[in-house]
Amino acid sequence: MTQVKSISPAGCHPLQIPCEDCPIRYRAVCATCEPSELTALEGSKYYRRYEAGQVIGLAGERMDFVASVVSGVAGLSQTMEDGRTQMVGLLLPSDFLGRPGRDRSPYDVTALSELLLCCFRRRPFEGLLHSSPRVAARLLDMTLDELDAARDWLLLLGRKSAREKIASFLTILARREAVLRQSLPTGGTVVDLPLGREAMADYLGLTLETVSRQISALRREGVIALEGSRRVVIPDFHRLAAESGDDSDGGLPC
Amino acid sequence: MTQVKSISPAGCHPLQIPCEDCPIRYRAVCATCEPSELTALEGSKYYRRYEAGQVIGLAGERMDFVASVVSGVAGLSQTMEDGRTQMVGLLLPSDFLGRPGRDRSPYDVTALSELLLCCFRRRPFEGLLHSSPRVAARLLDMTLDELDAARDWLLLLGRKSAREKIASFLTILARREAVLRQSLPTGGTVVDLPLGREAMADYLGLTLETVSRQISALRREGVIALEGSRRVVIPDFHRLAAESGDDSDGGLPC
DNA sequence: CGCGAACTTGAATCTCCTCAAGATATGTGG
DNA sequence: CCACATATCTTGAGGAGATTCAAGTTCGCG
Repeated sequence: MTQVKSISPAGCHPLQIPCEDCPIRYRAVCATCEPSELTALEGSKYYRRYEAGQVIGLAGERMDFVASVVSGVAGLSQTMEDGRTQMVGLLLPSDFLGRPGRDRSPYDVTALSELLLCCFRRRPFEGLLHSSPRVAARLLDMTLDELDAARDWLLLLGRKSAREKIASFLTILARREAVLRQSLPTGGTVVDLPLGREAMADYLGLTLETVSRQISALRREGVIALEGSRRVVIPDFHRLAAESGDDSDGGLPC
Repeated sequence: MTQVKSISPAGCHPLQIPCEDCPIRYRAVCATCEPSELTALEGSKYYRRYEAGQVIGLAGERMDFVASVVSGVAGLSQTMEDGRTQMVGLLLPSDFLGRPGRDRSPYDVTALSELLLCCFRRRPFEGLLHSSPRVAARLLDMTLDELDAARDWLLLLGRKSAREKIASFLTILARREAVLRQSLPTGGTVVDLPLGREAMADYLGLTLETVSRQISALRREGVIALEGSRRVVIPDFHRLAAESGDDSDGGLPC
């Protein structure tokens, strides 16, 4: 519910950020665009803003645009008839939303925090995909990264204990935090949870009670500290990482 | 261990199938190739055969080729230090193996049955990917399909009961069987399991005992019948599908 | 200050896992 | 061709971890 307001003046007008000033200019699908391609995008892009909890699209509905997440967090989720829900994707700034070639999403798409999307109408974007191998290659690479992330998630859901799931999740958030601020996740990292307990449970394949209990347990043992229920302090990153069940340092140096 | 021998003469020589005769010609990454592109592939491709259980590559190792599965089944899996294993991908005929742009797989790759791969050396293939938007587009599409499949698997691992997991798995195999033989999966479908109980357990996030127990339970209740431990007969497809937890018919007509 | 939402904690239950034994295939050498 | 050895699969009993149901507690907002 609470999340970065960062970019873009408060209660604002049809906003239009020049691509050069865009915070995700070099990480999003447009990262490898040449000036000419960027001009094409610049002309057809438009922004949408959502509040935390707002539905962006339901499974099976038409989605007439694709988009990059500029700021905030979006979630993809699947729901069974009896109500069981599993989140199957977490879209952070620079991630791509939507599937070129299909005009309806098989998943529910929800804004998990205040969210700003940089949208492209489907047709023009698919045109660009055909005319510009550079963009197509970038999208393929991003999709392959997402596939790898989904596969890591399969291990988490299939084999990890509740405690390991929580530790893994916090570890990932801490890493991302560290990458953003260009520092190593070592002493006293602070992580703001972008999800409430229930959304975390949906993401981790747990119940919200189990999430709460495991977070409490980690706190009791001093692995983490809490400032309110949404802010986590990590005094010793390696201690937390060791609880995640992943091998050693998991990719980051140090 | 037992699996189709189908294509390619028995104890055979460095084999080379002309692309036009290839059983996966119109489903693999080369599906949309023009004659000229096909010629390029034809020249640089080569075949590799593996026996059931054989390791194709371990996590972190170099893989100097990418490939299409021609026949048989391959598995991608991740293993934790303490030995817990989760299969994160199941590659069936026409599926693509390997990641352009990365020369080492983050997963263990294993032949789950006798397996025939149509291999391309990495460099030439990446060249083709740059020079031929057609192939790049096809690969993007296949990757997006795999991502969707992985996301469906997240729901299975995160939220389904052991019984539902087994039913889901059998349902999927029955559908694939039906697609191959161009018929609807209705009465008396027969499915040969490409995986043993342990591999199924690794795929479904269960133990092999639980897999065995749930299969026995479905058999006792008449939802399925067994011919040996590897062959499953499905007298009423809808009854099985109803046990999977997925909504109604799950996409196929009828 | 008080209300509702979000979060925490407790107790009982249930599903799946672990450990252990037995049964059924599979294949090999005598 | 049979007997034995091995791998695979099945079944059982007991236990651990997560869920369910049910109160409490804290936090944020009007």
